[in-house]
Amino acid sequence: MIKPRSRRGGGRPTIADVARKAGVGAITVSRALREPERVSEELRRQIQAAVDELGYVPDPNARALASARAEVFGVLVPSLTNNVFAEVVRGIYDSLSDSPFRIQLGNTHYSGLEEERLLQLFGSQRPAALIVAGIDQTPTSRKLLENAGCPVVQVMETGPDPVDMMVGFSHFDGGRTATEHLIEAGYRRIGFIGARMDPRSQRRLAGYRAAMEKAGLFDPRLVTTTPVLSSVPLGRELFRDALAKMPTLDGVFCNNDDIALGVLFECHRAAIDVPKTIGIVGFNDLDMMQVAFPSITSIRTYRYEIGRRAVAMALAAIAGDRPQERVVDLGFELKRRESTAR
Amino acid sequence: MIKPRSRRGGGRPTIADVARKAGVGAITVSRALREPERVSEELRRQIQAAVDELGYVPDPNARALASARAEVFGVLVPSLTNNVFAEVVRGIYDSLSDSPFRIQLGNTHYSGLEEERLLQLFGSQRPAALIVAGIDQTPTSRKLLENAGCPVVQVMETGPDPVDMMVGFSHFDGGRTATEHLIEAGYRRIGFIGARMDPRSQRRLAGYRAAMEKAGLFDPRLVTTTPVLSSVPLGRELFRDALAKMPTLDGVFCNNDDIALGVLFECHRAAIDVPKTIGIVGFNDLDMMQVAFPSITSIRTYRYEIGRRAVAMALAAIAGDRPQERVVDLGFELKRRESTAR
DNA sequence: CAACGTTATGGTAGCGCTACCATTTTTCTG
DNA sequence: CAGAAAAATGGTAGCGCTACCATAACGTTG
Repeated sequence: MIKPRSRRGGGRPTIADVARKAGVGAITVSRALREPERVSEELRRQIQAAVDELGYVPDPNARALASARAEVFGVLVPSLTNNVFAEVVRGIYDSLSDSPFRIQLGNTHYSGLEEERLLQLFGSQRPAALIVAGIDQTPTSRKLLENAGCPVVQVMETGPDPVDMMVGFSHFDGGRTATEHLIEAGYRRIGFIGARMDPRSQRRLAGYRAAMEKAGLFDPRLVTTTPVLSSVPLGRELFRDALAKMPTLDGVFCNNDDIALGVLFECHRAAIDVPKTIGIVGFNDLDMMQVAFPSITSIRTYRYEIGRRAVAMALAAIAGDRPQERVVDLGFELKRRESTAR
Repeated sequence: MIKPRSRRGGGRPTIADVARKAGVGAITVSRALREPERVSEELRRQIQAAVDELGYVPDPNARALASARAEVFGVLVPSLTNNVFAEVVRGIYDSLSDSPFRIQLGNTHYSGLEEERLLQLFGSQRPAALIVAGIDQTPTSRKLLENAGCPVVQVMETGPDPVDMMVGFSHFDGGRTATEHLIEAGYRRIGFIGARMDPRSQRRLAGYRAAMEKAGLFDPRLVTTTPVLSSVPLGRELFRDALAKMPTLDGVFCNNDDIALGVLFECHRAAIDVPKTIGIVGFNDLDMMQVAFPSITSIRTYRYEIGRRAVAMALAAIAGDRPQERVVDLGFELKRRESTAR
């Protein structure tokens, strides 16, 4: 005695229901949905009609189980609220919104351990691709990525040794360019102010240092950093610390735009003239930089584009034609503004 | 002739492998993992040992298929980059990071149609709960939510008619409070400046209008809005428009803090004294408001807490004890600062 | 100590879909 | 137009897990 309808399923239509209604086999329905070109025009129409009428939506779980491959992109970022990563994530979402792929987003909180845990978890879902922020994975994470059995894109940075593919730019060069600009503009006692010194920030600092040393201007007391999460108020505080430590400061390269904005506000408050007394350069070029008063020089980065490109590369790899160049450098651009126009 | 190992699976260990190694039945392993208290201490230990040794990770797809219920929270927000929603999402992620639940995040781009499409998609995964931003779903979306067969939490706002549960605050009251504060501070020609006039913004505007009308100060020419996405540069432009339209303006209630910041910068640029000539109030109280110069009065909202609370309520409902109060109002707080200290 | 819960474990039968292969139909050769 | 290749369709057998029920091993009770 067989019950006609499953006791467990919520009564939603299955592929078998569609097949019955369309008068074809279940496999043909499956094919019509996934590779329509392999099914005759006529059947395709019949099947589509049955799908529409029943309101059939394939169960992604069953699909993943049967095909040993989920239509999921795993995405790992260190922060959800940092505008920079939010932009990357937005690029990824926009690029994938018309595809069958879902997105599994993980927040590592800048922690290598968290990253390992999430990678382990994501791996269990056999994702179609993995996109991870940064290039400094722990050895464990790196192994996990190498054995993921799917395309992997490391984003935000470029480096010499991709797990698979990379899209980003050189933070070292960014930091150096920003600092050189300050030097060229005539600033000499140029400080570095940075919060949340993740590997990318470290490389910007290294770029700053390289430029300063080359010009014979480097002094370790010019560097002010903290592991605390970056924010505008923190930028203000760090600037005050920097100024207390080094009252002759005449410029700052800020690790990011939040910090730069905090510095600008403190200058207003303390009646420090920008750019005459202090020059300010930010990093990322959030849109508020160009309307700030004075407008703030910053290193423009292409976060949204990084997300889009990462998806494009992963999609190409899934489709079988891995891009020629596995490391894509999207570069950056120095936006000169009033804050350094001495 | 049976092949000992599946030809399809990637050779990852399955529950059967664990069961064999631990010398128990597969079901017992399944139980030991999901409801450990129903398995004897001894077996539990053996099973855990086998799990660790094999590096077994349960396949969430198989699990979802077999139990007709995925351990997934569906989360729908209108924007990924708007700091406000990013904070809510962060609260959700943080609350769920130690649970077995995954998160399926969808970006509706402020579009009802997109929301319907995503709800349809998410529904096909039989999520454990749904969290959606806003209370103005289309009839179709509302029906989808009602038939989702899982707890539903509408967040960001409160209203009279929850699909299931709600966590948020009253945007109308927020708008009214902000405006009343300006009036009390002595401002009279108070403008409203808003971008991306989604339903929440509309209600803030309604609150503004109510306060203005009550004081006999309302004038439609004081209202400047645009459907364009909000940003700091846009705030600047809208303020210029508003001022051109109404040169006697002496205060502005900004729909959000980005706009307020744009207004502040324009005031600096045009040498308009804040708060003497113009008073400014923002909405949301991003952390930069308190360090801006002058610091900006804003309506503090509890975005992160909304995310946490929504998850807590959903989790309670899943566990069987639906909270008594299905609509939770987390309120807001007016933060008085220099920008309105006339 | 028989009769009855109660608790711990296991077996069977799917969940809804697709990989793999078999079969049928159509289209192309020479 | 026979014969072969190609295209279109279908059947079977799982994917890895858990719901459901059955069974076994324990107490409890009168």
